[in-house]
Amino acid sequence: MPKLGMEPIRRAALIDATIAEIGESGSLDVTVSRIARRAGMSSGLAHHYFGGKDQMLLAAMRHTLKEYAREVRAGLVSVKNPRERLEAIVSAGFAPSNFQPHTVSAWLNFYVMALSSKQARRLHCIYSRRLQSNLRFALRPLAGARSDDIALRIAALIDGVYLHQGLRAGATDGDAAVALVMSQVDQDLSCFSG
Amino acid sequence: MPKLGMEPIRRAALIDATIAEIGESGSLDVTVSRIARRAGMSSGLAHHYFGGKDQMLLAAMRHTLKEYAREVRAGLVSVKNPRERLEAIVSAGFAPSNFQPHTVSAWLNFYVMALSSKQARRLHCIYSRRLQSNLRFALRPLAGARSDDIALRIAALIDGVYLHQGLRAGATDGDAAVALVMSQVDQDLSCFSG
DNA sequence: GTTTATTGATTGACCAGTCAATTAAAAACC
DNA sequence: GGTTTTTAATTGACTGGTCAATCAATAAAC
Repeated sequence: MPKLGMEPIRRAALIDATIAEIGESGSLDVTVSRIARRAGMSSGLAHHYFGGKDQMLLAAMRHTLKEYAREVRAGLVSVKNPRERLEAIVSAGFAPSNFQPHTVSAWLNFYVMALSSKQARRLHCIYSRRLQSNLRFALRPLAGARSDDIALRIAALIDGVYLHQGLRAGATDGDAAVALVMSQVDQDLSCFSG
Repeated sequence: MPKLGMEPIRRAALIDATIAEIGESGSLDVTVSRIARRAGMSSGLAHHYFGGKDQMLLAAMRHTLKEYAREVRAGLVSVKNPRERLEAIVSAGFAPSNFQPHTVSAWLNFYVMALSSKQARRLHCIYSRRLQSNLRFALRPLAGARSDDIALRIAALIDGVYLHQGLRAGATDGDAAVALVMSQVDQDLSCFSG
């Protein structure tokens, strides 16, 4: 059976299965066997490609962050002004690909993993700094010196809304989340400089 | 050795030890044995009083929420106006007793536990709704019909700031957190009704 | 003598990681 | 072109460790 070049396919399948499994169970207490079975292979193969469970979890986290970054970039290509730039940044986090209930669940678990794993913390820092920096850059032309403060608040608000949506019962509502954050952004901008 | 009336003492010691252990390890993967040893007793006794690990975790979560509620009430007794009422609500979450790094770490883990445990979800809902309702009530005289929207945003902001502080390296800074949220509150109030 | 407190050994389940064995594609060699 | 060797893919049984939960035994207080 061994077709060559399976590695990337298997890895991708395992990463997807990891996120799905975490999302479904709502915790990091997922077994390698279950992940492997969901991905259509044996547990041995999962170990073969990733070396261990921790590596799999980190790879899955890295994947969600990469997916998010991709979404941000995609949203930014067509922006025509700073306000659109802000909206693109905010929307990316609540875009369907990052905002399915099980993705949100996995994301929140990855967040908390940063408390106990050095490497997860590093990944989270990268995400956090990038969001901050994106916001600051977009705000600069609109809010000048106040950009740093506003960026800090908006970043916290984004994570807070994400958390709320992830924990409330029922489906997530990306549009409502974006609207909530953007209304705050608009107020921040109109209040002192409008 | 059996002095009578040990139950409440043991339970309290176990709850403290649970929070400490979760805070220190940064995850819910703590063993009953370690918790019991930290609390100065055998693992058997821990099971005897709580029936099982899940009950211990839930009791610890309940305890942090009760502690938080206590802090809110304590802050509210001396308020003289709505704005002070708001500040009391916001400050409670970032008061020392709720904002030691290991308490924050435990709190965040309890948050995520709500994704996988029905009972944890119930507890989180209670907290969430109470915060929301406290904020609305305090905002009503200041923001009228906009109170609901503002309360929603401020609640999300509080959780977001809490998350950020918990995940960033180094010590937590309660004063900075309160200042950040209150600056937002003041802006919300001054912007449209000032 | 009944109830409460307490221990630590034990059990039973679970699971991450290892390993030897199998299959087949590809490459090397003649 | 056919034979041999290497290499990638794959499995599932096995191991060693961990841990939650149980239990029988003990010790004091009432």
